[in-house]
Amino acid sequence: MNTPDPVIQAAWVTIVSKSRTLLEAVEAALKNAGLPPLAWYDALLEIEKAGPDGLRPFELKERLLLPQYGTSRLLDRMAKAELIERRDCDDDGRGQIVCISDKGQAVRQAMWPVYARVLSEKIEDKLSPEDAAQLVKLLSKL
Amino acid sequence: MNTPDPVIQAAWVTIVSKSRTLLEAVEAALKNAGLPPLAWYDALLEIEKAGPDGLRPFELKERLLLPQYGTSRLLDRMAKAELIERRDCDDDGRGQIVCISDKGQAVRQAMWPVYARVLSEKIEDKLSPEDAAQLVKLLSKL
DNA sequence: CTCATTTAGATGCACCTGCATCTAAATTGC
DNA sequence: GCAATTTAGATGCAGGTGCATCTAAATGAG
Repeated sequence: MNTPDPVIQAAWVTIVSKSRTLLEAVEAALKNAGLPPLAWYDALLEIEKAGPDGLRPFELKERLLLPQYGTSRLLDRMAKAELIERRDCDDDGRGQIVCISDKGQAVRQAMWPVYARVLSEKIEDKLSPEDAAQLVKLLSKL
Repeated sequence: MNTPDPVIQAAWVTIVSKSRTLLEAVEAALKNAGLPPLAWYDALLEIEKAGPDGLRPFELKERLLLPQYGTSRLLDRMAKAELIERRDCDDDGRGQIVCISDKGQAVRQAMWPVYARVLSEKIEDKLSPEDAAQLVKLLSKL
């Protein structure tokens, strides 16, 4: 098998290991603050952005690139924590509509400073805006 | 909370999403070929590099940055699959020595072409060596 | 030597994920 | 309109992960 060039392997290793440590830092900070995991933030943000009419689970699944069963269970957990509301969909008897609750908004807002602080410390303090732009440009080629 | 600059947020999102899709591609290719997950490759490689004298689980844990319990269970699974051998450590009655088996070497070697092909298609084909070097340089600042 | 502390590794429990499959409603083809 | 197919969403099961804790051996202080 033709082995990828060492610099390509280095790129791979670096991408994977940095993203892992960054993710762990965010998850740890959230847990430490008694807040839900990062996946909930992304979901709450999408649901909040959908506005008062909410959105369908399959739309959430597409936007977050989650598997269908993962979405179903994530919504279960968030509903149990009363961060979202699920109601039957009028247009489609199979479906439902998901909306964020007041508590859900509050929790998302509480998560942001914790989340942002990690991004600030681990990324903003280490990269100039030019570096960051360059990084996005390079990663976007993948 | 002072929100990180948008380009910093873009960098974060890009790092996380690209590493996720790359990892999923590697895992899917391995699974598709009937091979073990990526974590096993890393572990087998470290154990193989340790040579005939093997290494201690705590050393593996440090090299792979895994939690202690994760290492213990990963070794359980690999031992059950007969890819490694665990023997008691003479020097330390609490410890053990882990070595790769012939089958373990064969499996690791079978994994590499599958793994390498994904790296080749998803990274090498998309980035010049200069791009890759630049990417490593930027990510290394984090 | 003896007791307290540290270190290596295993494990019970709760929770999360992937896979396959199921139910029910919507859509399509005839 | 009706049977076949597709789509939305839920779920049983097997396995993986984090957390806390446990056992046993090594180390260290007196």
